[in-house]
Amino acid sequence: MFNPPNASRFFQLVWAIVDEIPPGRVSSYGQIASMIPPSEDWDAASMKRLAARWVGTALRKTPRDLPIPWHRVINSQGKISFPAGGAQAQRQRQLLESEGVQFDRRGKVDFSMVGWTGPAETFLARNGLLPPRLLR
DNA sequence: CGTTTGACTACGC
DNA sequence: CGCGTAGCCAAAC
Repeated sequence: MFNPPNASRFFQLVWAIVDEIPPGRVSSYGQIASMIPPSEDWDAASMKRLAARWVGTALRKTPRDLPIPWHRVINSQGKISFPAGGAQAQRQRQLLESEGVQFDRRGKVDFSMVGWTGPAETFLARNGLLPPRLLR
């Protein structure tokens, strides 16, 4: 279950994780959700397919003054979750493209190319041990 | 206080 | 590959 009183804590974890995604990389709502350990407030089982939705809710409620790379989170299909063609979708796509992320004809990103592989990758990239865009 | 609405996903056609 | 739907919940109306 998802305990409302502690929603803010869940949200903060989401924001903290998203903040770790390096430029030119993307992750999905579901992936972010799976990185948050279960607790008495939310268990992986009952949130199975709903967890991702909560990650989306958390991002939607991101404070204006919290500079996290929200645009690096897309859906499991590799596509931007805002209505295609909308202002928000365009902005997100532009932000990603400015980091070198490429979209195919159908507006899809290739996770095998730019999918964030986790904290380890972030660590290596930060310490100059890994060329940001040459992994894989 | 009842309804509508999501920055989702897996699955079946 | 695209489209519809169940899942089943807190928030915003």
